Amino acid sequence: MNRKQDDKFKESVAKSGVAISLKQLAAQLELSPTTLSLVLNNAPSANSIPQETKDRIFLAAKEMNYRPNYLARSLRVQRTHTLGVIVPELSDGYSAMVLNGVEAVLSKEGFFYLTASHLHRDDLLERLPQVLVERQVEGIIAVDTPIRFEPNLPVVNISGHEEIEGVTNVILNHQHAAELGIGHLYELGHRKIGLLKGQTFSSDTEIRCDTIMKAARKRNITIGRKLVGQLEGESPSPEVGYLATKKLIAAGEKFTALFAFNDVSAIGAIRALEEIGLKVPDDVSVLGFDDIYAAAFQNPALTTIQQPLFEMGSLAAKTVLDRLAGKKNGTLARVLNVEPTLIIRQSTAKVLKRP
Amino acid sequence: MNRKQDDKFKESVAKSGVAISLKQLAAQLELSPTTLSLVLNNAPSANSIPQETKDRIFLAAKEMNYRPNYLARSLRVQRTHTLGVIVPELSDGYSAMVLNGVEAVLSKEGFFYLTASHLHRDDLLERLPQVLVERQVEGIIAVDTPIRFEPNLPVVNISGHEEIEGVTNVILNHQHAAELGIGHLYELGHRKIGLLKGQTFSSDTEIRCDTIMKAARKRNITIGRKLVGQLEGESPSPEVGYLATKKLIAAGEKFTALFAFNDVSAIGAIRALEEIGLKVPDDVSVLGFDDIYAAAFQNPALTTIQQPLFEMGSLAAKTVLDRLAGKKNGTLARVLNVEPTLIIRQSTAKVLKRP
DNA sequence: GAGATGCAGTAAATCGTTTTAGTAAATCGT
DNA sequence: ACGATTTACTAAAACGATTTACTGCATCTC
Repeated sequence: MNRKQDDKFKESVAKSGVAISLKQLAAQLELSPTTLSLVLNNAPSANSIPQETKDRIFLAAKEMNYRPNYLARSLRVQRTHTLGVIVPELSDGYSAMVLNGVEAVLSKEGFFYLTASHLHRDDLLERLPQVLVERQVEGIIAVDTPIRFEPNLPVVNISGHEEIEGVTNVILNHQHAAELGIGHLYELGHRKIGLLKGQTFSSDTEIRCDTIMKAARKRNITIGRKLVGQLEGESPSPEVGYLATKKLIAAGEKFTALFAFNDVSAIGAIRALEEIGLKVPDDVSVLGFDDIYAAAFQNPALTTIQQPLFEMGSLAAKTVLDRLAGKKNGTLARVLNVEPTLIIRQSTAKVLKRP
Repeated sequence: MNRKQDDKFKESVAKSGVAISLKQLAAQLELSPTTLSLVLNNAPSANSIPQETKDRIFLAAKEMNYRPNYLARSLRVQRTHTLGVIVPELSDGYSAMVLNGVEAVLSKEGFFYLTASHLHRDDLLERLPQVLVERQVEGIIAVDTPIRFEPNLPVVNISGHEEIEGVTNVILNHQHAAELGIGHLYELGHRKIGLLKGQTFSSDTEIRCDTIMKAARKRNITIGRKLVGQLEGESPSPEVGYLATKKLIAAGEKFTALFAFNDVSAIGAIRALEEIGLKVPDDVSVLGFDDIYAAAFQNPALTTIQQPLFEMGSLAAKTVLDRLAGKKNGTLARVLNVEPTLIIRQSTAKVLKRP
């Protein structure tokens, strides 16, 4: 009878879907919460407890579908196994690839992450880190985001270029990237090269432009002011590349190749060029940057400088986790470099000798 | 002297970056934590406290950079202001757009969300909801994900088709979508229409195929077995569309138009078609589905059936929040419909009369 | 048979808040 | 001048876990 009632109670609790607490489970078993906690987390001090009791506990926990309350646990042990991830915006392809890498590492380690988009807004750049800290994240991964806060916890900035105490920057070897890109165009015979410069809010804008200029100059190519287009506006669509290229064309200086800030803008650029009757790559070669998924399946398929975005995400996540684990391996790395790869497809070709 | 020491202490605490607790702050002010809590949350019962004291508290809180510990608060008030979002995978463009909509709504309401990818793995489909619940999420938004758990909390499934007690499905008006697509192709004169069917794990696969078939039959068009290609594999790249189209072509039955499962596969399809010398849209029209960012900037720009992905995300988020707020407005909606839009671009054209 | 050791647990503090139910002193009403 | 009300606060419980420091009791050792 007692047994029957017991079972009935268990069943009703399990079915009800209401979460059961350790205390309630302990009451059911007529044991103390302490004992259950010790056993369920198999703490060393639980080895004086006979297997029979342990089994009873495990069984009951399973039957009643006991799940420890993460809030309570986290509060007590002062660990949340949660990171914060700050991105400019989600839908641009770039962030999503990076997040994918972040998640691959975190999920393996039982970590979760809270995502927040700053949309390039100053107020959010200040506030988001604060609320994430308030929510007890153990570290922050920023993607292409200026750091406007005191980093009192491990922070890794992907494509960050500010040197800040306590912040590790994951950055592409830009010099190499520029060499690959300009080198490729040079070998194809291009001497008049246009450039689409990134939006001012993008952290890679300056260095990418500078390294490209330098790589060009090394080959006696100068990219004059009239050959530099400027991406403008917040939209993550190729339209900004389209508009910038229109302006560039309007500036009047001819070019046989265009080095775009990224793939998205390269796609827009191709559209703008073809609209005025210029064929890519026959009349103008277009070189992208990033190698987002869509790049390979553009028409023409984009030649591009690949950034290992997934890797950058996973590297960032690993770095934060390592710092949390106290693995210092020497001193804290300020910069982690990743290498670009030139992916040659159909949007670049040898320059035509005009008769 | 006392004053000076005080300031020094405050300063050192603020600088140290170590979070300060309510208790410590209270000790500083020689008040009880209760008072501070009441004032800081301006509870009604705090109106007996003189403004002067309140100011002292606010000032100190600001000076010492006090931030309430969200864990502790959540534990106490039994609200986490956090949702769980389960997606198949992050990098496919589709999820990212939906997430964007989700975030737009949530951030406005002070909610955050934990993202988890199930990668179409059965074990994760079962486990992820559990760990999210363990982490005390207040609701779950699933994107194109089969529900394998008891929904003991508000669940909204985007593009879900299973009728499950307690789950609201946000679904596209597929019949309308099929009508728009087939209608468009029909008007252009197409009578031999091929179809790329989605992967079996995609929840829209069946219904999209069925409604398209039906819409076709209504116009006396039958899409025979040899005109149906099947997307295979997990990759979110256009390659699956490319491969499926290759097979479809190999099957030997001619078609003048191809209705792809989504934009990504349409992009792959175009590549496959052009590879064997068929021009899009001159020889074959290709119709996409979703209208991801890249669609407009393909070459040729994709004609596609637009799903309002951002809206679907924000609608899902709103729905969960409404359910949490107890707004029932009648009974719980099982299904929320959103409407597709036909976006005509350059990948479809009138069928050519062959001489 | 006294002390040590092992066994099978438990009580109580703790994490950092919120919230209920007060209390002591001052002021007010009559 | 006495109780009622207001003012300005506070003590303690609660949320649900973990963890430290015990407590009996039985057995073993010498």
